Amino acid sequence: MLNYKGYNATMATSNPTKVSFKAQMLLAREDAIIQSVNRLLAEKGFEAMTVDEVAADVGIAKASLYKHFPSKEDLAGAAMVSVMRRAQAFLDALPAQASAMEKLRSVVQWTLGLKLAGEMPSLPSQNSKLRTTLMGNKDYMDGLMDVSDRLGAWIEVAQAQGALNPKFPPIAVLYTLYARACDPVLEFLKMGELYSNDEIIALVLDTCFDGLSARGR
Amino acid sequence: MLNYKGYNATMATSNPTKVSFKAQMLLAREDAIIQSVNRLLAEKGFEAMTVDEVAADVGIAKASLYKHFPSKEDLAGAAMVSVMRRAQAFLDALPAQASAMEKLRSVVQWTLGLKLAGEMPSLPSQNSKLRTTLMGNKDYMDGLMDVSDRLGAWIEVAQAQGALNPKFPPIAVLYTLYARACDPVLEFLKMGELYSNDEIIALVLDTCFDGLSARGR
DNA sequence: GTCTATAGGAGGATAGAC
DNA sequence: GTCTATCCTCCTATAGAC
Repeated sequence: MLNYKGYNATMATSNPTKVSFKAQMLLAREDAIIQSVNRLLAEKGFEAMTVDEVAADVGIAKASLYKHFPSKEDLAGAAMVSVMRRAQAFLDALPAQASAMEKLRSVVQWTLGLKLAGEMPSLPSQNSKLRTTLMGNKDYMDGLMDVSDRLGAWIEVAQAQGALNPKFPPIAVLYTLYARACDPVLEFLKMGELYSNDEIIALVLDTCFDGLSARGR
Repeated sequence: MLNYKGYNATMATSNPTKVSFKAQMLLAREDAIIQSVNRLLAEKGFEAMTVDEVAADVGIAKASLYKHFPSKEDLAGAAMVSVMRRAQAFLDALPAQASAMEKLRSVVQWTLGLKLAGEMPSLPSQNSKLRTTLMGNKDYMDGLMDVSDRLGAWIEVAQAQGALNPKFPPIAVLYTLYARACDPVLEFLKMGELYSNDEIIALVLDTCFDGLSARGR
């Protein structure tokens, strides 16, 4: 099904093949833009990324970018919607027979992998203009709510099953999981070049769920 | 003992009282600058903080700022040196009879408190110009090395004593502790207004050392 | 919708008088 | 060393031709 954005009167009066082709070209280009933005956001962060860079990376003029997205903030928003969709797809694909705790671990592992692969956009939490744009982005907010609801449900189940420590409020657990997406420990360890990506993920995953203290005893 | 920066030929030929007074005024002003920078860095981060803001906050002209510090990066560097000194003072003041593990917990607790009080400057890890300036700042690097060495020693002792999980490489533990200084979980929980500062600190401290998983069994 | 060219403005840094 | 007044670069966003 076409989304509303790509459907208009002009296209409705053209022949179906041409319409589809045009629409596909449009979406393909926007996908290319989002991919570039995503990578640049992961590499340098929102402030350091310039719109000129994005245009150059995509291979189009800056003015053309602004025909697709009205502002730099909207570019970042589109990238966030993109990762949110990927997250939703990942949640959908989790094996049904897995326990709630296993699912939570898998999600964090996926997040860390995305970050190490340089595909996790990093946004400043302070920029208010960006925050406003993001809060007004329905696609993003809907995705965020959906993901939060699903993770929240698993957190409560895992606590009821005694896998997750019940002394932590579920919201604190949720935030702690989200925070792994901006954990600088990954970069620190990567810079040291002492450990492979998989080892780094295992380390961070274990410190997150098991804690630093020795267990048992 | 006067540091080199404040000692010059003009002052050597003046009378001692006047010299001391002048020098104290100078240092007092630089302290005021650093305090402002520290607060603004904690509030908005390095990129969002403008030099105009700093000047306005201190109550002096922007050009005067640049007589004290040659660049915005050096301003941030001075703020980092300041917190590093505070950290060193905190380490010095820790009770000698405390165990290595207790000391590590105390340090993280102190860090979290500083962050919640809005006194922990937050710098981007990507800005290369800032990184270069910081790496070239001897005072900062010396302080960082000293703190890292002391924490590293405690980490090894705590592992030998079975308090800290020995499966984690000490360097990974060190980074994990440092990372608490930029953990967004604190802001998330503070924004929710459900928990007091002390409760937030306790939550983050426990997730850090005990992990999310249920213990024992 | 894509381009070239440019407006408009924020912000880091400096000149030069005192 | 402090000030006022600028300079100058960089970056977001837009105008206008095709």
